[in-house]
Amino acid sequence: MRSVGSIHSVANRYAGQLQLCFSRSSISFSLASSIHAHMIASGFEPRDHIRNRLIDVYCKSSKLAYAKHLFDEIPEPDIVARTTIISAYSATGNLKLARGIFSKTPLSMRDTVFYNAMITAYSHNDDGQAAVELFCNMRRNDFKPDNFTFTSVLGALAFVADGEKQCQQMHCAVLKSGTGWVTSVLNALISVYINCATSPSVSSTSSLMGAARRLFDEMPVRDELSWTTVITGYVRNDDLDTARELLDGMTEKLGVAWNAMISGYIHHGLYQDALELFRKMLSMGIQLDEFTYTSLVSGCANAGFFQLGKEVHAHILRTVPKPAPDFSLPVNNALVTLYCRCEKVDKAKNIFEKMPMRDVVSWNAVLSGYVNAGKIDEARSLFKEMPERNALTWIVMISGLAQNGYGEESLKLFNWMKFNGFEPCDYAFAGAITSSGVLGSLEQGRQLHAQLLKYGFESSLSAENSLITMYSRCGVVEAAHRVFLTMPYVDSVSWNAMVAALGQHGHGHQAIELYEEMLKAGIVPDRITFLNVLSACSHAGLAEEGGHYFDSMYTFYGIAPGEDHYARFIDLLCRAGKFSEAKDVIESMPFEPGAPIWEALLAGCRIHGNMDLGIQAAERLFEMIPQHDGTYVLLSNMYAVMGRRDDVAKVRKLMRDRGVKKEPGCSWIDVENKVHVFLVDDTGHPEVLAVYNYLEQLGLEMRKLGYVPDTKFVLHDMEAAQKEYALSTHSEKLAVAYGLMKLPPGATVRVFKNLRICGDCHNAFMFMSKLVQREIVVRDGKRFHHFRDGKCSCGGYW
DNA sequence: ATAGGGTTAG
Repeated sequence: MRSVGSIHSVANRYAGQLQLCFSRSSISFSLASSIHAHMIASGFEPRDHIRNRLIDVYCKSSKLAYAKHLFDEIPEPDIVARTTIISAYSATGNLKLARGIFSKTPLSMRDTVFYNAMITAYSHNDDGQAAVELFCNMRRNDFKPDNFTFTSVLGALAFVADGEKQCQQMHCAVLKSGTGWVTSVLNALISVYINCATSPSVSSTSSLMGAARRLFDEMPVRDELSWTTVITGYVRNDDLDTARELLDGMTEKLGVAWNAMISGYIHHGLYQDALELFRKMLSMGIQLDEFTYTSLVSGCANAGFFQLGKEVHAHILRTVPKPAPDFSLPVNNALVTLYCRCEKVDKAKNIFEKMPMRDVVSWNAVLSGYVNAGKIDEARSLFKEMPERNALTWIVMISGLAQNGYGEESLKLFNWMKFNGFEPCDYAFAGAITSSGVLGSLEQGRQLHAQLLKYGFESSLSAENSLITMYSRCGVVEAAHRVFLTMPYVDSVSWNAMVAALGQHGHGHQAIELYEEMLKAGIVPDRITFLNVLSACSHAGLAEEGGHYFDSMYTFYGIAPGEDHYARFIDLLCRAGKFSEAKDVIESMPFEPGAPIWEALLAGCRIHGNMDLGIQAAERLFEMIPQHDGTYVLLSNMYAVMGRRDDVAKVRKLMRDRGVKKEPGCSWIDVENKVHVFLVDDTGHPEVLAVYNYLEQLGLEMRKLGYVPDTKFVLHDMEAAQKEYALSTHSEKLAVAYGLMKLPPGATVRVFKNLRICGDCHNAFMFMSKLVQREIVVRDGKRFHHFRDGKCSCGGYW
């Protein structure tokens, strides 16, 4: 039998040991549980104080089940135990359990701290109204609110609908309670005023900010938090100048406030200011931490300062010798993004694999890196591997597949996402809508549009912008225009999409007009704008205007034309038949011409029958992209037309050597007003297949050149086709035969995508020759077929 | 026993 004194000393020893669990920066669960085990083994029955301590350790090391078990065993828990368990339940999101304990606690037992814990529980679980009600209830029951009460309940006001009124009422309550001079209460009050001011539904932003500022200026004592609150408040309110003034007047070396300022600059695209501040931080000896690095690296990634980003990386590696795993997580995530952006996905993957800890953000960063690099196979397998997915994962994958041309797979994934219980957000819709456009499926697009409205996303920029492009791709430029005109907000992406839509449908002049209107609206054109403007000029045959806009790119807007801009400019010149100018431009380019340049040149040559230059371009293409099957076929066909049999043989041999498969399909060349069509495959049902492929090929060619196939006309047989032909306008007749002749300005582009041929391919080509009113020469195997004016004559052998 | 600030993926 132990004496009372010895039990006390044992209890004190346990209390001391439990204190050790808190002594390090982290809570030691293992130490606590071994102390607990020792108590049980030695038959020690812990009294309230020791047990509460143990519950606290278990809560803080997020072992909720242990804490709950221990608590439930107490016959009559004291108020301290109840308070502890309530905050544990609150921290783990178990609001119901917390409320259960609270309501079972008699009024006579409660104290202010107990109420505070429950108010915090409501506040942390986004139930601001309940927090405020409990606060009122507490005062009705004559409990005196203290500074903790006010900081908690003020924090909860962020979730209250009518925050503005409530925060003025709470301000009065603070003044009455006599806590109006306490720094922490004032901080919370300032924070609430700023929160209210920043909320979009509030009209009196400046007066609320004024109230916050007055409180700050009149504070008896300002701590770190006061500075941070007020500086971040101005940053969040987009008043960077005032924030900076305060920062410059701050005597404390407070990294948090500097970090907030840097991230503010970065979010507003003021990268130079962010850098200047970073340098000042270094020179003033302010401690840089993971937040600084994360903001900086991500800023460099967004601004395209890749070299600088890498220098920051080197700086981190030098100065942070052994970062804790969770310290480096956000920094590493930002680094992964940086390397993805500068097209070093492999390097990014490398960092990702070496990371001591990863989260969804890390996985999503690599995933989007792969998607943006067009590495869809890698993206697919990464997506399968992912241990956790969130809404963004689906968005990245859905829109990534859409942008890389995998329309069907993207739509499947969109449905699969919904099936997995993820509510589609506007970005997911944007991806799915893009897919419908890629597939040219107007029906699908319309359905998604209707669903989008049902979900209430009609003012979402990303979704509405995707609708413009979708309708345009499906050939209904009018619908695209309607979307553009009815959008509540537009941005440069909307303008760009609409300019592109008009341009792609041959409304070149209107596209240019819209571009001019965009400039008047104060939107600064970007590199995408110029791609669209150049295409529009090209399709409308506006060679001179195109030249003017091309020049203005650098001289007025300081945007150096990239290879894609040059390619479109070359395309523009070649379509206008200005081959010598095109050659001059190619020679004056600041870089070596790549495949896109030769492709543009070749396309122009095919239209104008400029065989010499065309073959030169095809030869260069052939050297550059030998993996591209179409180039072999095209080049050998061009040699064939020119009668260069030796060269044909050479290319054929190369094809055999490299094992190039002859895919079903065909190519065409326009020489001296005769269109030469080459059918590559004659297996299966040769004729029907060949013609069907021909139409498919036409669709592909069209896309390549920036035109958009339309599925508006679905013809099921020749009779219907003939009827449709008879009813078509002149420009439509010409457009049907796109690719077989130069597209006249203003023509609408249409392809009979689902044309089914009843009969043989001869009928189809006869039909086409009538449409284009030119001779079509078809080489099928070794035989030539000449189609002219709806009649056919079979030619000699190859 | 209870409260309050800055960072990352599209």
